Amino acid sequence: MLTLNFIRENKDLIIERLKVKNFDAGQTLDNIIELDNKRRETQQKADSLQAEMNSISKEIGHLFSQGLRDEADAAKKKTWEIKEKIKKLSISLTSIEKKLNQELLAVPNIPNELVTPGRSEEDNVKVKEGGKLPEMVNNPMPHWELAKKFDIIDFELGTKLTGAGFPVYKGKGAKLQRALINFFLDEGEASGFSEVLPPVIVNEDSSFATGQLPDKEGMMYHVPIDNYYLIPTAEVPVTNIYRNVILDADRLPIKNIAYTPCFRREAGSWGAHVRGLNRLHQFDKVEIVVIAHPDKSYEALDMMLNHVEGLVDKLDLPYRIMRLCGGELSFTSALTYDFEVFSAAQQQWLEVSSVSNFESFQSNRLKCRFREKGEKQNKLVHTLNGSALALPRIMAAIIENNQTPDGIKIPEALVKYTGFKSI
RNA sequence: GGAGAGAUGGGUGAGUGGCUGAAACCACUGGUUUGCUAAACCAGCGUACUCUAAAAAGGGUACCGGGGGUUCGAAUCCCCCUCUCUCCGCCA
Repeated sequence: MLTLNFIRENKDLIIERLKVKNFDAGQTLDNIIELDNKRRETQQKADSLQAEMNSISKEIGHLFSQGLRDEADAAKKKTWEIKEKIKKLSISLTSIEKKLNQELLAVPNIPNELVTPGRSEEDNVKVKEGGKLPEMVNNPMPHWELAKKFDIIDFELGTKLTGAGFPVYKGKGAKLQRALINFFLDEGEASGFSEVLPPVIVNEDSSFATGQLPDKEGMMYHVPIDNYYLIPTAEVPVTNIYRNVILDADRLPIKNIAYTPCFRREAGSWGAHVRGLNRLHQFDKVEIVVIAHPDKSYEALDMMLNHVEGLVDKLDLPYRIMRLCGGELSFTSALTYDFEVFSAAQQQWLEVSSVSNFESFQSNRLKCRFREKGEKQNKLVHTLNGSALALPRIMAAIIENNQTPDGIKIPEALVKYTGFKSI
């Protein structure tokens, strides 16, 4: 969420910038400022009464120690009324703060200047295209047919074990999956990311801090008996490492990489266009997370884009990089680039990575700050994250684009990980 | 799962109702001393909200795992929860 100070000082700017996200913030910001004024007023009153209470209490202590019981009892009587007032004020303060917080949570992050207005996918801006479209065999098969033909992914078996969207990878398919994970992690390490292997189930606090709760509750699997949530992305546990933490400035940027399975309920988003690996309830992903100095976060974003581009490049996949328009940009993001690879048999672009700078929007909620040498005030860090990469669609593209009359050719860069050159 | 012990500032750790936002030590930062290093000595050293000033400085309030309660007053007493440690049970 945006900070109160920023909202107080930049109301008009925020309203203007949020138009790009098709969000009308006027009313909400007015409410926020009004509630904040009330909050300050109420708190001031309560604080000064409390100060009075504290000094009377001290006095009573002294009176008692001098054995002046009657005077002490008289002083006690004085406190009753003040106490009552404080109680009332603190009740209303709590309710003001609750409302204020709700309003604050309703304001999206303001988009970076590069973000253009727009409503849908068509309005995204292509900033780069790379790789070569593959030469296809006649009548290319989509990956779900190839998966069946070579018995490397079994969707029906997954349905038996769990349900739709939980495929079973078999034989060389399983090995290819494992190869991709290791490839992505090794490449990340080479780019200076340090690996973490976090839990894939998190508590409520973590889900709130990265913003999955309360608004996106339906997207996560919930374990009611312990009130835990299955992570929809490694962003949740990895970013939460830095919840409530004050970092020394010289530790920045922090670059983490993590492989985890991801779990998404995807309620209501099923349809004919999501066959095969295109959308799953459980999938593997390697995620990169960067905690950056505010002045350097766009540098970090570029670094992440370069890293992801290197991955699709090495896998010989045709790709394009899209800058999301205002309407497509997520609630928390200031700037997002999507990587899409072309899936030759399906004749469509598949999103395989989304790299975003959240600036201080996420860190404010997360309370992740840093201390600059010589400065007193702690400041919020900038957080960024991106997939590097999400496995299923990469797998789909590799399988489809590299199909030959005899089988499926494994990209050169992966061979040392798979141990075989074709399926 | 059962029984017991515990949770205090960056760390160790004192503190069982007012003189404690919190001793002491260590770490850290600045200074003095010094040819350099080390040592010694002095000083500083939490977070959030808020007020005055709006740079610097100062004041108020809250925070001793989390939440609630008793009291004029709670780190300290009571209740609930969470976590850690030890023992027992179970187990990959």
